[in-house]
Amino acid sequence: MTLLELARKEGKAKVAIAAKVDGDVVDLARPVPEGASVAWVLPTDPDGAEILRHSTAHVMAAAVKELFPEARITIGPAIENGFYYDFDVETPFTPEDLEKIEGRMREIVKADLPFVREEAGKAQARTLFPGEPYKGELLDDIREETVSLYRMGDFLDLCRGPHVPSTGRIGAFKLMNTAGAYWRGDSKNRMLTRIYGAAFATKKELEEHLRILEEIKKRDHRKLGRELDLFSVSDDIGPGLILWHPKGAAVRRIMEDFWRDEHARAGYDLVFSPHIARLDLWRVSGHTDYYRQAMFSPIEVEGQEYQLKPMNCPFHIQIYKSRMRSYRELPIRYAELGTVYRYEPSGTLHGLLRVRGFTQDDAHLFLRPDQLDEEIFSLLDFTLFVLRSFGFDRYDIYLSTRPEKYAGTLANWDLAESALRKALERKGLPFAVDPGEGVFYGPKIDIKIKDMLGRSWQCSTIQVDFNNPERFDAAYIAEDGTAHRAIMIHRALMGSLERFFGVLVEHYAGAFPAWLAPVQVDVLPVTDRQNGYAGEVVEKLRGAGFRANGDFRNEKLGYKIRESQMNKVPYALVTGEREASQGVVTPRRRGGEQLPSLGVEAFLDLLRGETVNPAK
RNA sequence: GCCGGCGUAGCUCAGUGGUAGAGCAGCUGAUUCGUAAUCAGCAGGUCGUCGGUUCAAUCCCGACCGCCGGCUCCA
Repeated sequence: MTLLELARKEGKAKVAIAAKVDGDVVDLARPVPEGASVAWVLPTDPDGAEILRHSTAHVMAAAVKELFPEARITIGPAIENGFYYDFDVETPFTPEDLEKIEGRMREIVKADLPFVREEAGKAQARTLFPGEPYKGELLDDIREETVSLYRMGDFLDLCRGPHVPSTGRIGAFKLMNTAGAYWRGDSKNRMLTRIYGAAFATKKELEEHLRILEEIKKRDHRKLGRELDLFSVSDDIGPGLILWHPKGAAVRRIMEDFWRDEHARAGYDLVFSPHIARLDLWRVSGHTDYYRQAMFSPIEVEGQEYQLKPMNCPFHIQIYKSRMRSYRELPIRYAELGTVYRYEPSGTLHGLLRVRGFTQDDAHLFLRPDQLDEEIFSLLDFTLFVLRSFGFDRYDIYLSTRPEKYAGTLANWDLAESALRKALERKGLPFAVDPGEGVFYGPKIDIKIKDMLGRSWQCSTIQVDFNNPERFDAAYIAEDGTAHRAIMIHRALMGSLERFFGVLVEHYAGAFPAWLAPVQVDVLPVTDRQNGYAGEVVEKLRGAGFRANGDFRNEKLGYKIRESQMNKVPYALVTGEREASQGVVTPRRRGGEQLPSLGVEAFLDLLRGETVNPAK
């Protein structure tokens, strides 16, 4: 008996698209093994969605092969919200091609063609894909002697499966866009043409997904950055170089002030360092060996080469080394909002999230070995406090291990990795290991924040460095009177102010909480007869330390309200005839909520209550 | 950097082988008005840059610059 027959018997044949047999997800055409436990996989299950999406990818590949027989097929996996399939074609697909492909796909779905699983020996399988070199390459990498194939109409693909029983079972889908993608994700390989598609069990889910994509566009920090006049990137200045407009700068200043205050409180010493240094400094640090491709070209000055800094660490080390250090002084914590410049490939630049000049909220800690575990532990605490302050309480934590190109000894790398791991475990934070993602000088803990597109952005980073102290000979005099090498930790909590701000804009959709909002209150006189009173209110608010503006233009109240709302100002204070005569204001919250009239002092109390750091 | 798409007024976008429009924003004037747009008028663009084809290019072709979507790479 096959699973499909069993499904029919149980009345599940109409809903099940696959089955889980003893934990393995398989096609319904498979036989029911003796005594096995069987669970039905529905399109709405996570496993089911993946099968649906992958099967849709096959349908697309079949449609492409029919319409473009010269296209070479490669791979087509299910991804979040859909699928993609990569093709090798001479000329990439146009949007019109996508329409044609999608049309053909719908016909295939309507025809309800069965997916038939076949097995073949590897040698035999090779003969089944004439003119498909990529399938041959995939076969080379398969260890098993027998491979599975799926036939759907005339289309045969090498595939592990499972698939839906027939194309009629595929849900709602839509081809989204094309993109270039390297074969096997390696930039040394040929560039293929990828088609992305969205696929869901129901039309409703697909429509919801498309709606979310629209919402994401609305929250895009590049769009909001222009609309709210926060920042810009100018062609005349250069790509990846940010101009902070007054309103963006106001938010940045608040972020910086908060950062400085909290660092001073947490035992950091604030320092400043220059933007360039002799190229030799970067030779000693190892940057010229390991980081050159990310550095701007050196600048020649009086026959000497100088380098625009890609990192702040060597400067802080020089401060540390400016005199002898005793073990009693440690830990020493130098913090700086240090602006660095990195030559990022042009194709990777992205608004504020990937730029060429950015300010790190950097710090370097110099420690004795016995202080390492405790320092990392308390640093994790401090990091989470800062993130929470800005409204981020969900993040992905990664332990990034040794990359291919690295400096230092294996023993030190292992020591550092285990120190980071121990701190995470002691703190009880769930984390994933990101193999090979460490920086060249040491392993790191990365805390990534997700933006509205679901992309994960590395913001906070805590990196152990055994390399630089060695290269620069950063030492301290220990209790025994001899010099010992210090351990260094690099860390940035917001990461870069640019990126963090960009994520922040999307996180709040530009509607910053009152403590961060560039303008906290708009004071709106109803007619110019109340301009004098409104002006007094503005002065009182400013006098109390709040960021308030008066809108004295000759416009109707509705006009001013609308503008204030569109600027996402937390409060609009209506100051008309009634308010002026009673010495009160009538607040309206950004969302439209109207508050009862109250005196200015009472409103100030309300504001004060809403502008304290929520994480404290 | 690689693949593809795109580049018209400050913004969002029409448009054509015969040197360009709309809405919003801006400016001027009128309106003195209670919770998301008052009305009228005016002004604004070497159609990204450079080169080529053509009697003629914003439109066709090429190069470059930039942006967008991905890939690779990263805070």
